[in-house]
Amino acid sequence: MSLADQISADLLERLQSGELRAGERLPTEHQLTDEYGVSRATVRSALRRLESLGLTVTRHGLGTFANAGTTEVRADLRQLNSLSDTIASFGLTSEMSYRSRAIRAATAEERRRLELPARAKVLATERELTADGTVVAFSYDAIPRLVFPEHLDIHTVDGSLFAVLEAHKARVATALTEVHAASGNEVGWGPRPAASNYVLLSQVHYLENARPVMYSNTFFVEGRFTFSLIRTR
Amino acid sequence: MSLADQISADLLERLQSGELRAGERLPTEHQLTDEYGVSRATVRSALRRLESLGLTVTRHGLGTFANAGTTEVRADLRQLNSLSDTIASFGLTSEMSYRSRAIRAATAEERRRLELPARAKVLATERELTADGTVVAFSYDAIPRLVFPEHLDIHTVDGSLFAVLEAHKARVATALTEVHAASGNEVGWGPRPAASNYVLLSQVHYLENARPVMYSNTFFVEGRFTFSLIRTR
DNA sequence: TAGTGGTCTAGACCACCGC
DNA sequence: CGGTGGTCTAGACCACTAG
Repeated sequence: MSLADQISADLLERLQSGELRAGERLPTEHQLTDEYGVSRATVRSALRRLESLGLTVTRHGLGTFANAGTTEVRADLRQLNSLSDTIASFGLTSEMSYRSRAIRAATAEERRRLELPARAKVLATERELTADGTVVAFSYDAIPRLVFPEHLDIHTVDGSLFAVLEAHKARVATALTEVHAASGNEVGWGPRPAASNYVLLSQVHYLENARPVMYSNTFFVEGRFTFSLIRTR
Repeated sequence: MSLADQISADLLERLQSGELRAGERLPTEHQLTDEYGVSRATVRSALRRLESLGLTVTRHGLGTFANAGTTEVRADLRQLNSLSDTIASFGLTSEMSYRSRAIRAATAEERRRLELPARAKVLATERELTADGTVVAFSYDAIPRLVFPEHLDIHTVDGSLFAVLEAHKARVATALTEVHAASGNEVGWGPRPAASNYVLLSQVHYLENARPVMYSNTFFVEGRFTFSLIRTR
């Protein structure tokens, strides 16, 4: 963990604990430089991270100010992380459980998104993410069968799919993501959350060489996550 | 325009002109340092910008590589546009109709988001966007009263609010956007679309000096729009 | 091992803001 | 005016990757 990461994590905690309240000015960059004993470049790197999360606003000549709503789980939409990392980065204890793992023929949609030929096969998984005992997301994922060696024990597929892919020398670099809204009981399985609205991220993940490697539909329970991003003209 | 901006713009041109093709490695940071006669920090700042646009991928120990297929994105969520422009970019001929315009006391939420004092007033509007005779979006917007001159005929407020703001020398530069999912009949008014799922973009718009100038909650009818973006690790 | 990017320092000067 | 963030420099050392 870099110095800048440690400092932004510490500031995040100070924001979430209420030590720094919404609208209040944070210490100046010079003060933070002294306080943490690092260079100003490092302080600025930490502050940039907070701002990209929408937790602070920095104004030239004035200072950096705490934004409201810093107690929710916020995820920078531009930043691509595994599901586990997204949740872990906010200090939540989460569990991921697989409902199914199967090797089957790719659907037409999967072939289109993953640029696969007819009759191609995929490893398809259904997963559920829980935090504090309640469901926070359902995810349906498909990975081309040929990413894996001939003999694959699908029961070794567990935990983060990003990690599984990396174990097979396939590192996810980018994703093309579509944002949708969904609701109803067709989403997920088992005991559903009372509020049945979902933010659906439909994503095609690519390797560094721009080859598609995973197609995911992840349904995030509305209210448990706040996806944010900064848009510019 | 900062040095880093000039360099990233120049590299962008080299990427788009085909001088640097998809998959190819860009010059090393050290080479770019010499080439442009700037420090490595400045070069890295320029490269970070390209990467955040999804145009390049930088790999530790290897180099920076041009990405492929980055021109196909339909509607980049990172790009902030007025509601009218957003809809126009989808090739829809749209109509915007105001359901209401009012000057009223700001709600607690509006005061918080817009950093307004108690008893501050806002210009509040409710708008409906239709295309081909069906509703495609509902929008609730609030602008601080003091953005406008003393005597404002609210009936002159029409069309794009971005344009209205610019007519009063307030140019929207950025927005902090939260992505949510919503559904049900509390959203909107009049004849609702049959499918009642919405992608809610909850946005605080800022001027170039980082002052908040408009708080919007826009409900996009699911299925009529596809918001997409490129995410990178 | 050589070369790459990742991080960090300790300054410097500029641009913006409120008083 | 004094204080703030915005930008930039010229180094340094570390971590990663390929051969």
